Amino acid sequence: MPETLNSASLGKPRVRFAPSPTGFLHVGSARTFIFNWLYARRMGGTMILRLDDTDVERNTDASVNSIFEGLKWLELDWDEEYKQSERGELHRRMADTIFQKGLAYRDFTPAHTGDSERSGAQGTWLFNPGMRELSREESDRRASAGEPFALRFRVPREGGQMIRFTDAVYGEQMKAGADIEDFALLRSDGMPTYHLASCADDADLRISDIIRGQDHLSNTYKHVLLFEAAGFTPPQFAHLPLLVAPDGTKLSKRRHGPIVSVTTYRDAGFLPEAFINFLCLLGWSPKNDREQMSRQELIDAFSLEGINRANAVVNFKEPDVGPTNVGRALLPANSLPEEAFDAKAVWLNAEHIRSLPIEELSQRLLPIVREAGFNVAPEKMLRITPLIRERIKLLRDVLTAADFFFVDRLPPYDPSELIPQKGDAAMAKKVLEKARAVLANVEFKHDPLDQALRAAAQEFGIKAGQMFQPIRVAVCGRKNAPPLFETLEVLGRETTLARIEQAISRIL
RNA sequence: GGCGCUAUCGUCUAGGGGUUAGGACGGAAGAUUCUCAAUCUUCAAACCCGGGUUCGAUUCCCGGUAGCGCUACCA
Repeated sequence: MPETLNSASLGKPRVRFAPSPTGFLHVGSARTFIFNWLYARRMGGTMILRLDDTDVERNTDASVNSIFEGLKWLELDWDEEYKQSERGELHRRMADTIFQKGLAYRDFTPAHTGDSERSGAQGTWLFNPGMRELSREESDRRASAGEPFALRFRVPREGGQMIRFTDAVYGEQMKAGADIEDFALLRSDGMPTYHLASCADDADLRISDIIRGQDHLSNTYKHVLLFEAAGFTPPQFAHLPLLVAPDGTKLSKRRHGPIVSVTTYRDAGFLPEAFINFLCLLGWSPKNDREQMSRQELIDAFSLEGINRANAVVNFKEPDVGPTNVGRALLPANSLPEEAFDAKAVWLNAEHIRSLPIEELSQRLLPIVREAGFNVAPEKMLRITPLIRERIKLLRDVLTAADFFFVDRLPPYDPSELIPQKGDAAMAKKVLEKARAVLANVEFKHDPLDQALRAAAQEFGIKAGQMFQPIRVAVCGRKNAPPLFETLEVLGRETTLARIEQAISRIL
């Protein structure tokens, strides 16, 4: 009696994310994990992490670390974990089962090094007739003589047989067996291939739903064949549209650089929940115009029906060697400018930042500030946070938005900035001297500061803005900054007066 | 080359035999404001092409085109 994978009796789905550790965790993989995870959490199922490390040549520990690092940042968890390389016995057993049923055969053709020599005259290689028809006796004889061979699946290609399956996203799929090549199960060194290992593990782990990239859609026919040959009912499949670069090509580190690596987003100051939110909106829609969603809201809204079929562009800017922007010096050397990221990701991040409670945002900001070398007390950070919350899009923007709160002495700025609109140096000086006098006595709280400074403006017969700008530049070192009174309040009298003093001396 | 998948504003998408084809990001303009941001208002911006089917197709069917995927003893 065939074992059932998607046994309805259990009800709870079992899904897996099965990356091959041959590179860093990239955004497409992360999204695949997220969709699996969302589905598992939504349905009360089980999330499995399986490292598909059968390609010993290309696997690296660095890659495994990158995957864990990325998932850790995203605060994504899983219930079971496996390493494919430790399950070789299971894979070989499945290969043997299939071979014993006569559904696979040994191919003694030496592994090819060139690319086209085995391609048939028609262009597509499907199988080696000589090997496929080799008698079992002959095959056994050569095998026991120690001749190396690859084990190939004997794809049913006669009689116009069709292979079919239903994809939860792409619907009914079918393909003629005659169009599928006799793919390898075992390499000549005895190692299982991806197809074999993957199916053997999916069967053994009782995976109920395989949610993966659409690049596997046409591999699925092979997998269906494999499951059935081994006596299993194939699981449910759901293929995800691919994430592609603005030029339409698939994301790759070679071509597109760090922008495709998950850790780049972490280092740029994305909130994990915002990044997840962004990824979810690529190729999936809750269909109710919702955009900003929390982790829980995503879980509640997720369904396979909402998955789109067309590839989605991650609309990042190709790295260019344009002029560096202001404040860049404070950022880590290898970090990307904000404009490099998909604008929607940045916007979503800003939205998530704005909806974070001040206390929490402050806590997330503090390590970044500290790492940049500023020793700021948590209490001070808590007072600064509300002043910049609406002004930062990425967490690291705290370094450029609130820099003047952190430093003891302001870095040099252009003194002409001190001159107010429709004013001159004399006005700037007058304003600053007045401010020095007023601020020496007024209570450093919003309202008293507001009243005192406005009164001073009135006394001079100038606009409030003309009064405030010189002061703002004097204390912040630039024109664009948080509201003045709140800023002064946090900065305190001592720092404020020192900076105004400095400004006065510079304006001459 | 073969096989397959896909096609709505620049981008992410909703929709669907009859709609002013909706939302969001980004862009533009304006309002507000002590600057910047945030916020609010407004504007520009799309159904790949050609045939069918139909009273009527952006929607359904076929073809084309384009993009992508698979076509390895990679995954």
